[in-house]
This record gives sequence, C-alpha cells and structure tokens, in this order.
Amino acid sequence: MSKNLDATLAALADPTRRHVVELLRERPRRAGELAAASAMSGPAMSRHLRVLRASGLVEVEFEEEQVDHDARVRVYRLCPEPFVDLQAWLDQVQAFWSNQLDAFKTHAERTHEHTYRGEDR
Amino acid sequence: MSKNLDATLAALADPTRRHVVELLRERPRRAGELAAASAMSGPAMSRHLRVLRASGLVEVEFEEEQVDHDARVRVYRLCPEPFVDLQAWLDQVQAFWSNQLDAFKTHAERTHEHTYRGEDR
DNA sequence: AATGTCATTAACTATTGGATTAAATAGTAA
DNA sequence: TTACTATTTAATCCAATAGTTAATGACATT
Repeated sequence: MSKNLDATLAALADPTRRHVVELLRERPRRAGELAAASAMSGPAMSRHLRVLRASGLVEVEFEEEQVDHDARVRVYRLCPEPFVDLQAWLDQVQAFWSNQLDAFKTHAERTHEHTYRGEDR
Repeated sequence: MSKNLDATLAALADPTRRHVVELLRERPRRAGELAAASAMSGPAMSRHLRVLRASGLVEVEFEEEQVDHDARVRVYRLCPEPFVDLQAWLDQVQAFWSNQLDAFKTHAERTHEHTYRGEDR
C-alpha cells in the first residue's frame, strides 16, 4: 500500500545495509566507521548509505554545533518511521492470520504430503 | 542474523510479489488467478511465485484429494514462518528504539535544521 | 485420438544493482 | 601553501532480475 514500503524493503533486502542498520541500532556512527566495520570500500558504503537515506531509514548529520566539530565527517543515525510503516504492513498481513492458520491446519491434516515448498530450501 | 531474512526481504521488495501476498492474505488462490489479478503474463507470475516459494513465503498445493479436483491447477497459500522471523528482526531493531528516540529528540531540539534526509523524498 | 487448458520452463532482451578505481569536494593541519 | 583526511560522485564492469514469446508437460474435454 504505502509507496515507500518499496524503498524500505529494497533497502533492507541487502545484507550489507541490514548490517549497517544493526550497527546504527546501537548508536549513530560516522560513514568511515561503517565502511570499516563492513570491510568495504568507502565509495561502496557511500552508495549503500545513499540508498538508506533515500528510503528514509537513516539520516545524516554534519558535525557542526559540536565542541570538537570536524566538518568533514558525516554521522548517520537510524530513523524510526520506515520501521514503523513496515511493522504496520506486517500487522495488516497477519491480521488475517488466525483464519489462514486454521484453514492451513485443517487442510494439512488431510493432504500434508502433497504440499510442495519449492526446490531450494 | 537469520540467513533467510535475506530471501524474505528480497522477495517482499518487489511490488508485484507484495501484491500477491496481499491477495493470498485473504485466501489461497490459483496461479492463473494471481496472474490475471496482477495483469501479468503467466510465465512472469510463475517466476515471481518461484521466488516466493524459495523464500518460504508461500507454498503450493495440488488439487488432488478434492471433490472436483483438476490436477493441472496449482493453489498457492501463504506461510506464516518468514513473516514471524521478519517481525522478530524488527522487534530486535526496535528494542533499541527508546534510547535512540530520546537521543534523537534531544539532538533535534538543538540542531534540527542541519539534518539532511537525502535528495529524493 | 485430437484439441484446448493450466502452469511451468527455455531462450532471449532490457534494466537494475553492487563493486571497483579514479577523480572531485571540502576541510584539517603542517 | 602544501599535504593529508573524510566523504561523495563519476565512469565502468559484471552479475542478477524481470519481462516477453515460444515451447513443453500434464491433464481435461469432446
């Protein structure tokens, strides 16, 4: 439904970017710190951060207004909104879950062995 | 963390596949029905369904054991597990949220106008 | 048996995505 | 000013993804 869910999920679909999220979950960090922590070149990380920015999952802050400010560094921090939106979508999907689960269980009792879950898992 | 989160998020990142999920959320449906509902060719939908299958988000069922069974049709239904896993990951990220939010608000009061959220939103 | 239907796979094309190196931008420090 | 640091952008390459039409497999219908 939400148009932005697309960008959010696309951003989170990449393991590197999820790792960044997990790092930022603890505290805001500098771009270079994130690159180093992910054993990744600066430019590569920069592109990932651009994607995360565009999706609204993170925001950047310049170090101005700080006691020992260095205007070169960019500090990234997590933004809550997209996560909340994703939660909302998941809740909406799972709102139908109880009946689905009932139907599933009822069915599974009858024809469980004909269920096919794909070739690769 | 979970290796499968990758496949789950990659699968859900596509709008067509999310649409399928939203359709299946109501009830199980046949492959052809999903293709028609998404105004998409059969083969294209088939590929999407393969991705959804591989990620464990859906499973297929043959129509055997049914009163008016037609062995050609495949009925797809939603699987709960990956959604639960995703919920768990989100919860884990948001467990750190209260402090983050506090820090964010405190900071925002001081330097809100220097915050930059990306060029395209 | 012959023809039509449901769904998937194959083969091909176009687009997107991530990684790299090199260059640019902006700022610090000697 | 000159050299060094932090980060982003540019140019390029390769791999992965999504769509199309045509072909195939398996079954249904007459």
